[in-house]
Amino acid sequence: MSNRINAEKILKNRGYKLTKQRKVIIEALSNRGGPYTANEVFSLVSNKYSGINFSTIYRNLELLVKLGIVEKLNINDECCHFKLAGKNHHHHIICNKCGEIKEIDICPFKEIVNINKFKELDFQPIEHRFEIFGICSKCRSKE
Amino acid sequence: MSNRINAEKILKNRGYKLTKQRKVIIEALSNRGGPYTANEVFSLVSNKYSGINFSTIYRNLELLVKLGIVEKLNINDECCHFKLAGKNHHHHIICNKCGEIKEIDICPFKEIVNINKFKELDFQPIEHRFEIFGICSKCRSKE
DNA sequence: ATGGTATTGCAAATGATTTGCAAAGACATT
DNA sequence: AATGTCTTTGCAAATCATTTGCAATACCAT
Ligand SMILES: [Mn+2]
Ligand SMILES: [Mn+2]
Ligand SMILES: [Zn+2]
Ligand SMILES: [Zn+2]
Repeated sequence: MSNRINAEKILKNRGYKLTKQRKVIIEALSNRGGPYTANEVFSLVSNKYSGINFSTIYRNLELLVKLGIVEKLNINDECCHFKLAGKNHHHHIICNKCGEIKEIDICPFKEIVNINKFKELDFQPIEHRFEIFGICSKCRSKE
Repeated sequence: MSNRINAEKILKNRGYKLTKQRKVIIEALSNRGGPYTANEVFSLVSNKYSGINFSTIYRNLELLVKLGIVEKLNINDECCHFKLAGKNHHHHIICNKCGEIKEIDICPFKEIVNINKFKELDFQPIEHRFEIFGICSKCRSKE
């Protein structure tokens, strides 16, 4: 089942209406890699549905996050990024030159939890984030 | 040498003036754990120097970050947190209940870099972030 | 096709952070 | 200690991302 169909099914199952706006937002995110800022989502979506409003974009991105369809990233202190939620747990590498944000399926978490130093904290972990900033291979080869 | 004295020395060495405002900001951050939002820094500082302006707080926090004296954290999408820069590399655990942000000196980075899967990315790392969200021991014992 | 409810568009509010500018302050020099 | 220069501050307004109230509209079950 495609990401798009799956997302639409979740909306319906949970009693949300399948509006044209929601469809184009989901379509935009499904077709492309992302992540995108709300601004970028607005631009992408405006191609298919000119006249859509920014608050609709925001309201629906947050809804999709709540439903687990979309992932919200805090990469920097400017604004959030949104992308279709990956099926599997992952982290990100972010290029300081071109800004590209890419998934990596390497996760250090399991090992950390088993370290005694961590156990001593008596901290009950719920989520974690791990991001690496640097220069991507494309940008390196340009230099 | 105390954190405060050290920070003041760096300012002077780099040709920045040691204003009363800078002194109280540095003092506020040096005496307490942090991290603090700009708002919180403003409150702390206002005790010692009522009449200080928000833009002064922001301008100086950014200056101190630039000089490496202060560390700026992007914990959530609301606002940034600032704290005196630790001498050693570290990461954070953040309590979802009480909001406390605590340093941990556990870092998974060295191991990650040596994994073949990472090497294949051909990505040149510069910085990284690792944060664990959950429930701290204090909050757990309250339940 | 109709009606009830969720959703949208719009415009205004919010909250964090930034900026231009004139006045005040720091500090090297006399 | 007084002077002059260059920084820095306070203030008020701007900016930018995001949120919100409300009346008009669009879904979709019936
Ligand atoms: Mn790149
Ligand atoms: Mn806690
Ligand atoms: Zn992980
Ligand atoms: Zn590390």
